[in-house]
Amino acid sequence: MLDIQYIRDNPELVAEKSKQKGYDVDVTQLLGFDRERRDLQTQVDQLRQERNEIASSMKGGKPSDELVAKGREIKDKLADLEHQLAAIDEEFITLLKTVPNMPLDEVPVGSSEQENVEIRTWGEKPNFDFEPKNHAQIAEAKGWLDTARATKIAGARFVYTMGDLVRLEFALWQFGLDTLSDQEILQKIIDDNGLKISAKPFTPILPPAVAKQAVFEATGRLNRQEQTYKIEDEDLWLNASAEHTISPIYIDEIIPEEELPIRYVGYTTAFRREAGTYGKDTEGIFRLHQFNKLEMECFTTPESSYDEHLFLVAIQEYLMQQLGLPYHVLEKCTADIGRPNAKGVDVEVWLPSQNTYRETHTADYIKDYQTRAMKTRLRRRDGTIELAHTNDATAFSQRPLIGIIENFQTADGNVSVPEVLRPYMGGKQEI
RNA sequence: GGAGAGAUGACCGAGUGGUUGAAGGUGCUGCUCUCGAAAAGCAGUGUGCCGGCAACGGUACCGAGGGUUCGAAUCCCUCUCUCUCCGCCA
Repeated sequence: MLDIQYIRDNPELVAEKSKQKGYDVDVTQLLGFDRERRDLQTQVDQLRQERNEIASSMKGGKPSDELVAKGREIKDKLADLEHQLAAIDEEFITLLKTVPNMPLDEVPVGSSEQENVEIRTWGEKPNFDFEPKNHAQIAEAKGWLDTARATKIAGARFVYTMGDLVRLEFALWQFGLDTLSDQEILQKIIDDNGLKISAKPFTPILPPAVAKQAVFEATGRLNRQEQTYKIEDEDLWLNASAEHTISPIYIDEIIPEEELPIRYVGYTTAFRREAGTYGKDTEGIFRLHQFNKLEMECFTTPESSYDEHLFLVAIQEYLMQQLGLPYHVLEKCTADIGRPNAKGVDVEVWLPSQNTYRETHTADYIKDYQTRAMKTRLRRRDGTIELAHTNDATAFSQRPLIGIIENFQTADGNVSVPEVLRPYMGGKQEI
């Protein structure tokens, strides 16, 4: 959620910036609810004060008929006002939640992902002296993927992954975990990018793959029917990213400042309905209802969250560089960063078969938009309390495997294994 | 899944329906004492919301949500979670 005080102070700006992100927010109505809510709150508090004064004047004695009658009158009035307050409050919160996070001024204004801005490219696109295949062709030929049988079992957009591709996937997770646990590597990335943050390593974490609805809503990430699977007869939704079950870990908690930053690298299987993508990316493992992902999630002080975001992007690039995959980095425009984001960056890998870059990583700069709803706060050394900031970013999804297969394919239909992954592949150079 | 017990502040732990936001202890902070530390003594130490420049005032919160009552941490109902025993299971 956005800070209501900020909205009160900057109503036009909020409307304007919301529009840039593609949200039409009725700020006037929101502020109307806000005023009404506060008026009612004041009245309710005053009545409660009267009630408490009468009650405490009893001190064990029996109240007079007169006082009982007065108390009863207050009770009735109070019940009425409390109901009004609850109703207004609900409308207020519902509307407040629709207000997106404010994009930073540096975020390019745009109306679709077409207007994302390329800020860096890295690596050499491969030149093949043969006709390159796409990853699905190679993987099916190798027996690494069985889409037909998976469809029989679970339907479209599910797949059996088998053989060396499974080993390659586990190698990717292991490489990611090792890198993010290595303080020296993290320190070097921080220094190379001129960041002023701690090099505290990431703690590996395996979160639940489901969350209660209220928790999911607090993360600002529940897209309901469109994108998320609900478990029938349970108050549970399947996570569509480890971020959904890691970011709310400190819900209702106050974290001592000295414990920050808290960095997690979490692995889960993620589930997405992928509504509205029928006919897109139907081959191979590019877009599945079920996929695996290694995700970074950080809790920081407000003053260090921006550098933390840049740090996460730098880590993503480091990981891609270690694999040797050509990529570019996009600064996402206002229309593409998503409701909770103040800024967002995508890393996209070069795919020879599509002759274009495709998304492998995303990094979200959230500020306090999630923690306000989750009530995740930090306690300063002097005792003052304020909202913590969250940042999340992909470490690895399965998509870099596509990049590896396509960019490192050989004329005879094999794939050469990136050097950094070989130790996890029993030393195999080619699969 | 069946039976029983329970859920109070950072932690432990009291709490007869009416000055209980909550005793007592621990921890933490400050001060006194000390060359210093320990010990001891004194004082302070929850969070949200509303109002206020602030000091501060009001209000809510004793797992969550409803209810009874003039008045609920205390009584009733529902739910969630934890523990013990049985069953089942990787």
